[in-house]
Amino acid sequence: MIDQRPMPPASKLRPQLNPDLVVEAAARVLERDGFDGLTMRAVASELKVQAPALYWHFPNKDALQVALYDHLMADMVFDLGGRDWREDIAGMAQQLRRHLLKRRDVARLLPHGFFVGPNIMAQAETILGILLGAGLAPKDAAYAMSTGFSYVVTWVIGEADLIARRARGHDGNDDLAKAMIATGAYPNFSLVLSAFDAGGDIDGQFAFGMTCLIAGFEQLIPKR
Amino acid sequence: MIDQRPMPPASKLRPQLNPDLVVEAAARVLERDGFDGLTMRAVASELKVQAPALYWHFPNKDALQVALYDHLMADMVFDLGGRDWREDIAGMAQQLRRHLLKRRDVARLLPHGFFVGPNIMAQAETILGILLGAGLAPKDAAYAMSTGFSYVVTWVIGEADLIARRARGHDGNDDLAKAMIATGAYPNFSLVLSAFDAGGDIDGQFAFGMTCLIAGFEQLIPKR
DNA sequence: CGGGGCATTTAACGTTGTTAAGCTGACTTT
DNA sequence: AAAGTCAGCTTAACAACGTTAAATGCCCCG
Repeated sequence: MIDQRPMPPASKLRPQLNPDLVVEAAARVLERDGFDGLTMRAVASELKVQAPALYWHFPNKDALQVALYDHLMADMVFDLGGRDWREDIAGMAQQLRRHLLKRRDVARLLPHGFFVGPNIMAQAETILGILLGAGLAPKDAAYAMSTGFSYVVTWVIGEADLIARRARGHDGNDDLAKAMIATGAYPNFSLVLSAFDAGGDIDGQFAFGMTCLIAGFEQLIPKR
Repeated sequence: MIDQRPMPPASKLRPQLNPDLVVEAAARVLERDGFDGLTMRAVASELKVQAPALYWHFPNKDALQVALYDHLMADMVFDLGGRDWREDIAGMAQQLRRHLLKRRDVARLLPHGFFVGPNIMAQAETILGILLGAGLAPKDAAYAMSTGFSYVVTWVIGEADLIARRARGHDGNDDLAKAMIATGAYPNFSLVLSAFDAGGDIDGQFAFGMTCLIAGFEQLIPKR
């Protein structure tokens, strides 16, 4: 939508590249090869094109990643009940988590803070609407949103890493942890760890954190 | 302490390298050149040594980064009041934030989830002790700790990025954001943004999120 | 039919993490 | 004391990365 390049003069037959095609190819590469496989050369090869061709459409790889993230948020539409704002926020967080987990390594596209894209802005707009509607002051709503957003993203990175780690068996990190615990110097840690031998409830853990946050948000609503 | 390499047989005069020296050199490089400047060659050069020499002491760069992160946590001792567990947790979060911000780019050393090192374990042990003492069940304490930890780390990455962005003036991201808001399609967003023109309180925002989390933790304590 | 310029290719540069192989000098052994 | 071992480093090199410069093809307009 926002493309200030001089409009290609209605070229007709040549199967040209354009930013959207590049982004879609990048999405396929990310899904197939993961974040570490997302190289300019791989994306170019997906389009049967040489790598430097991409630099005609994007100034650098960072810009492509930003566009890619925004693209991957395109089909993420929040499905809200609208009865209670707490349920809505919790539901959105859950949907965002699911969405980020469904597609491979999406969360790793977000290295630094917040950036701007049409789909991201639309999501932010929805979330802010709910929080403002709940009675939060504008500033608090902004804090709440970025806090919640960070929580979900960080969570998903960790969860995806956990899944990947389990998929390929041992890690070496586990062994080191066990060795250190065996020294007996960390009683609290080993107590906590043994509580997980019954099996951890990862959905519950995520929901837990989100519930914590929402409880905190609620306290900010001025008493009427 | 945990070094299972065959003990160098009390070598006397040659000024040898060892993992600790490497880690300390890496710390200096990180402080001077930032995360992006932290290359194996830079660390080696800091030690007046060639890059492959490092591979005698660390299997790869990831391992060095893990050790470096743990090293940078060495002088981080929590200073607690001990009167109220909520204050203690909030204080620790604040101290961790300050510590991560003081040294350059430390938070960016943490790409994926959690890993293990002696200093990190000691910190975890302290935190878990407080949470368990507050009455949380072991599992909840673990959830609470990892949630809080993720919050602080993510926060610091964002805050450091913000500081760096301000330091070098405009970003381009800001302009795009303003352009999108000018379309009028995002009323909530622009309302929220204008609330910040009076100046944002970044310390307050951090404390806000932490207060939210702690309020959530509190609800998990079984009523006695 | 010929020039302009968009879009892409070819070629290359500088860096990065990492590996392989060779050198050196201190220690152990005979 | 001579020979040998081996830890610990150097030199050389590889493959892959992001990115840039220059050359090339191709379509459109005059």
